Amino acid sequence: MADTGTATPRERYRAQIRAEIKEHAWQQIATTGASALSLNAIAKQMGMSGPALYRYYANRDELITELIRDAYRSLADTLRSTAEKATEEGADRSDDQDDGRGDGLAGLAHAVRGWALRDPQRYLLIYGTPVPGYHAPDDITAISSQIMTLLLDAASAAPPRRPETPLDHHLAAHRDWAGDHPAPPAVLHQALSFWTRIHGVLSLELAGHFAGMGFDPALLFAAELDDLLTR
Amino acid sequence: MADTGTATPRERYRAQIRAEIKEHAWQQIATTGASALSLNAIAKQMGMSGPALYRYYANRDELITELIRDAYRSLADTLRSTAEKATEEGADRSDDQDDGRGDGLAGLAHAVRGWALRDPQRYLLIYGTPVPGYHAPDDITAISSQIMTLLLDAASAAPPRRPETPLDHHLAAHRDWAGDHPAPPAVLHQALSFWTRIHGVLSLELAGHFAGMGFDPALLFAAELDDLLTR
DNA sequence: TGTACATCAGTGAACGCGCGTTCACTGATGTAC
DNA sequence: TGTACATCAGTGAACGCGCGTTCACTGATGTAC
Repeated sequence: MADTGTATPRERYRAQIRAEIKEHAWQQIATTGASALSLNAIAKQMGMSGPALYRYYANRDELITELIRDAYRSLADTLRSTAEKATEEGADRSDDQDDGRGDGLAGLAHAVRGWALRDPQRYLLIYGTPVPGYHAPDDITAISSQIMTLLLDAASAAPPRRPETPLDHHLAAHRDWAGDHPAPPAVLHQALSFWTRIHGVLSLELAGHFAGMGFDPALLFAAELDDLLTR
Repeated sequence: MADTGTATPRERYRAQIRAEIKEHAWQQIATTGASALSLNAIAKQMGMSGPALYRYYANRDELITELIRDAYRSLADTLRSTAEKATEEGADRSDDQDDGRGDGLAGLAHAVRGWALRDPQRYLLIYGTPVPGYHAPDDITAISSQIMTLLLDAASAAPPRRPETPLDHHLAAHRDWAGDHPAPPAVLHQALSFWTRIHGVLSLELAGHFAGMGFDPALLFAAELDDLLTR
């Protein structure tokens, strides 16, 4: 993705096979879950012998790490472009023909849901039950805090107007997770609430817990979002 | 647990070993996750040979099914006794020295959280990312709808007073999941919202996503609950 | 442009492992007369 | 109360499988002169 211009044919080939491996990995995760991901199975599916994959990934953990990294990056990119589109539109035309998809937290919420439904296992890989015995490297934490920053930015644009809560007090004193973001406690609170509420509906939907219930998860999602925003 | 009175010694022995197997299974799930659960490993830990377990469980799936069933049952029991304690206290003394643990949805929320924190993997087994390729039998759905009924009962005691939402309309038409519970749409809505919001905070906490963030998850949980109840 | 060499992708065999599960068997425990 | 028989718990060997990973090797691709 980055500098394909200065890449030798061999480097381009390598990058392509690495991508192909990841594609098959996602496909496998989608059907058997992340904890059952197998290098040998991927190789077989690609028509290669098992050991060949070790030219591209040192071991299974490295592949999983890259999948998780890609997932976080993809979500961060999606949210970032949604946020940018929102500010552009906000600058161009003040308020007409708003499609409800580009403004602030609401836009981010729909972007998250769309992203998650496009590939449920990708969402569950990063926000679901953690893969046992696996610990993510530091650079992944960095990307996930980029996502937090995007939430804080969006929440800052329309800070909630309500009395201070005990949690606000607490967050004023424990705001390291927000980096150097200048958001006031009420905004920190709302960003956290946004995250947990979106995740609450979405993760139950993705895990299939609404399956036999008959109602439309999209409406429940919308209701949660609306309730959250009209605080 | 049920009729130990009329059980022969052999039956009692069988029941005991079955329980012991499950104990070791939980222990193993707690460390390696549910998808890596292995009958052979359990047998080894119990000082038995692998095939011996087949006297007690027909196969791996049957063991997992019973673990899931037990988890649902345990949660249902916990919530039921919490609800009963609440109505007792409500009958005895009208409103003095309320410890905030026994009244309606708030009591249930704290009961759920306590239950989940006591054994995170047990909560995640039933509400987390589903075990790939596993499908729960019908009787488990029955227990999980008992839990839903308890939520609906508690929500009915203090129905929310607010304008009707689009979701309320939708739920009025799609209320099969509530069985024959006479709750009005607004209560159906609140029970669902209660479930998803509790799960949102709790599942992120249990999965370790608040780990490095510094704030106290209990306060976020309390804030979500308070916000939910003062609608 | 052609040749010599280095780099690298991919193979096949192999190692050790643990898995779920079946099966024939032993030995202990309970049951019937 | 004692004996004959049936039931059942647990064992050890075995099957076939797939896993992650290492290693020596082949053949193709790129590089340097």
